[in-house]
Amino acid sequence: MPQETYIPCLLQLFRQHGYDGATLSKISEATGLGKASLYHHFPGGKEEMVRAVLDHLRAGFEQNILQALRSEGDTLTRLQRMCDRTFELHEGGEQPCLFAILLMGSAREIFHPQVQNLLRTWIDAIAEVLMTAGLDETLAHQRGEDAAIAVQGALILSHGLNDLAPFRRVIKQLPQQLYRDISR
Amino acid sequence: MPQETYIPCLLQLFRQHGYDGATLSKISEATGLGKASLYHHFPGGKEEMVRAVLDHLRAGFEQNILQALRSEGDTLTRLQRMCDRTFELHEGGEQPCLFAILLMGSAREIFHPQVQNLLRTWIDAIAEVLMTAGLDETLAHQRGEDAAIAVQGALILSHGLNDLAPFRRVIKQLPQQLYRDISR
DNA sequence: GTCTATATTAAGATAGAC
DNA sequence: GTCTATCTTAATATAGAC
Repeated sequence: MPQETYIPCLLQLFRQHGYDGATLSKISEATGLGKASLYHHFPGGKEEMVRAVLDHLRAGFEQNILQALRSEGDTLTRLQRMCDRTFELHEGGEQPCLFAILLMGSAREIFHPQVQNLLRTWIDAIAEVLMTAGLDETLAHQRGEDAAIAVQGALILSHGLNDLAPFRRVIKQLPQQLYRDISR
Repeated sequence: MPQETYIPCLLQLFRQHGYDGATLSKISEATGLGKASLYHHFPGGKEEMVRAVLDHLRAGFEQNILQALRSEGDTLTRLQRMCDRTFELHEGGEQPCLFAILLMGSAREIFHPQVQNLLRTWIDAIAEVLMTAGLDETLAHQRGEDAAIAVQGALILSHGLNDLAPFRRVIKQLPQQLYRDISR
C-alpha cells in the first residue's frame, strides 16, 4: 500500500493524541502496520508522518478554503463557501484543528514555520476578498485575523464543553460578521 | 520546600510542553529536584502535579476573573477589569492557556471535567453581568461564549503567528464588543 | 526533604528474513 | 512491502540511605 493510504488514519491519530501523545505503538495499531513497515513508508519516523499529513492538509486547504474564497460570486457568497468548507474539514466541530495541535509541545519547534505560513495564507486570502468588497487594507486584515480567531476559538470551546453548538453557531454567523458594514 | 513552591514552575512547564511532552526529566531539571523528591511532594506523579496546578489556577481564576466580573462599578467597567486580569494571567499573550492545553492528548481523559467546569463558570459569570445590564438570557450566554472563543482563539493565533498584536487587539476590543447594543 | 541507585515499562528505531 | 526480533534510549516509578 502506498503512503497516501495511511494519511487519513495518521491525521486522525495526531488530531486525537497530539504529536507527543501519538506513539509508534498507537500508530502501528491504528494503521495495522508493524513498526518496521511504518519506517519503510516514513523513513523519518513520526516527523515525516506529520510532514506527509501537513502536505495533504495544505492541498486540501488550497482546493477547499482558498478556492472557495477565490470563486465566482459576490463577497458574501464566497465567505459563505469558505465557512462551509471549514465546517466540513473539521467535521462539524468533532475534529480539532491540526494546526493548533502542532503549535503545542515538541511539535512546535519542528512545524511552527509551516503552520504560521498556512495561517498567514488563510488570513491574507480572507482580507483579499474583503478588500475587493471595498474594505480598507488594515480593517480587512483585522477581519481576516478575526475569522481565524473565531474558528480556532470555537473549536477549542466546543471541544472543552463537549458541545458542538458553539462551533456551529460561529460558522453560521461568521460570513455576515466579516461582511458587516460594507456598502457596495 | 512545600508543594506550593513548585507550582509556578510546573505551570510554566505544562504550558510550554503540554502534559505528554512535560517529562519527569524536564520537570526534575526545571525544579531542581531529583525525581524521587518529586514523588515525595507529588506521590501521584505528573497527574497529581497537574491537579495541584489546576487547584492553584482555579483559585487565581476566582480571585481575578470572577472577582472582577462581580466587582463594583458599571457593566463596561467590570468587563474591562475582567479583560485586564485575563491579559495579565496570560502575560500579554506570551503564555498559552493551560485549559486549552489540557484538552489535548492523554490529558483530556483525565482533566476534561475540570476544564469543562471552569469554562462553564467563566461563561456563566460573563452572561450574568450582561443580564444585569438588560440583555436577555440567550444572547447574554452567547456573548459569554463569544468572549471565551475570542480569548482562546486569539491566544492560538498569536502563538501561531508569533505576534502578540492579535491577542492585544482582541483584549482591547472585547469589553465594547460584549457590551454593544445595550441601552441602559 | 533530598539524594543515589535501580527497577520496569514503553518509545523510537533498525537489521535482516520472507 | 511486511514481518519478527532486537537494540538503545528515555520515561515512569520506587527502595532505601542520609
